[in-house]
Amino acid sequence: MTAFKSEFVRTLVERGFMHQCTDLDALDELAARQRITAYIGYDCTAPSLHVGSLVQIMMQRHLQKTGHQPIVLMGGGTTKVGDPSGKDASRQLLSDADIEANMVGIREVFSRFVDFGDGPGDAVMVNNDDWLNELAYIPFLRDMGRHFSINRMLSFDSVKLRLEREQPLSFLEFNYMILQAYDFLELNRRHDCVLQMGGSDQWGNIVNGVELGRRVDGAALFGFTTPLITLASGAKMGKTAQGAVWLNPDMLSPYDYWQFWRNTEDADVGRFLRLFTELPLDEIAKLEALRDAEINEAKKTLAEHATTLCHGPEAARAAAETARQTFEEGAVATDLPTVEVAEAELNDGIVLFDLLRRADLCQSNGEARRLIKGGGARVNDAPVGEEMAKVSMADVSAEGVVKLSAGKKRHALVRPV
RNA sequence: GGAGGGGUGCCUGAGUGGUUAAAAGGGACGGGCUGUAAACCCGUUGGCUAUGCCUACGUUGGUUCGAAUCCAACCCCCUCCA
Repeated sequence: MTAFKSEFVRTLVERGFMHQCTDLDALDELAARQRITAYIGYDCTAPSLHVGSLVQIMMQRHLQKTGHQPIVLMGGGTTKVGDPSGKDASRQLLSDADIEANMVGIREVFSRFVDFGDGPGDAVMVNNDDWLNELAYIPFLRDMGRHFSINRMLSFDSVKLRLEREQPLSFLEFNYMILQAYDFLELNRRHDCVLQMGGSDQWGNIVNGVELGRRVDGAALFGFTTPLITLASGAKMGKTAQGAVWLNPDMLSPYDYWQFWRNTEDADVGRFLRLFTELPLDEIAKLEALRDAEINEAKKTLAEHATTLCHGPEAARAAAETARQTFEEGAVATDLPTVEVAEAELNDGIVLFDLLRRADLCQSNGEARRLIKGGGARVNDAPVGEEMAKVSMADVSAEGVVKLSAGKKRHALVRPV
């Protein structure tokens, strides 16, 4: 491996963030010499980001920690139009207020990973709506459009694959790469930004931006992409039973976030430790070398560090403790998600499937009944196979709760009030 | 504007008058084996306090004892032509 001059590039390469780079040596050279500003664009269609963006977020964290300045670009302008690449054409357009609210949520997530501020090296968040919304079509075509050759645009994967599969590609969508390229130019002019990073699927867009900057302003810009993070089993990362793994505690509890990392596949542990924690590499190498049951220790470490980064050390410790009590002692951890139920109701007895639904372990009574029939429902860790079984005050433990389980991993408590 | 094709459950996708809550696969969930892993095997997968009832095959009407299936209008998507 080449000896890198800049801490920034070395960190990214060593930790597995690098997939492609337009000119790695020159970027390394530049980053070693001066503070650089780099941006990554994010969607703001949801009020939070999920683990799918975490690689990107970690990269910006490393950027800042190694002395450079991150720009978080929100795709407010593009979101407004509605990204046509999603298959459901009926996707509703977001209002300015929605977008604004989403940006607030995302900024909150981000502020755990990078420091925002006004000083040099402080992260800034910008919205491409600021410049895209005001574009005048004719001048834009004349100044920017001339630099894009259709022949070349057609050769980009994002376009080529669509055409080959005879799937529709709207003109709007075709223009996305131009708008994204323009973002880079604009950020270079406004913030002296010289590097755009992103997922490997963004390579085409990024390269376009780099070229546009060179052609229009003669700017030396760089592009850098991360590999697509999939699980060793080939599945896409970041989906669980409940849906996306959100980074915002309102949308996914720190306990569930911890559990997500705890359940990492063996084959992914080392890679994830490098990407999603800041443990020293030699320590990771040791953890990664663990085999069989021992690798569970590495998973706990991964969960602890990943959760600490996102939710803070307190929440990480609490999640670890809850998990330890629940899984290792089989005890009732009082920190599990809890539903309150009127004591009078419990006196009469509540049918189990109803309670499972109320505790959010199942989405409908039918699903709960199936769970019971299938043998996956437990009350205080005792399997219940009787579909019409009831839960009453007699089931309340010494701690004053009833523990419900759906399968081995999902638990909730019922507390009479 | 013209011609043709199509809209089915979480997704892909079969189904062209009745036993179709809708094949098959994927995903997801549960069980088994394990280590809260992977792989593998088995089961479940519209709702409802449920031998029944309700809702569902783009929308609204119609034909029929009976419609995802036939007819009409409308909406949307795709392909080719202009």
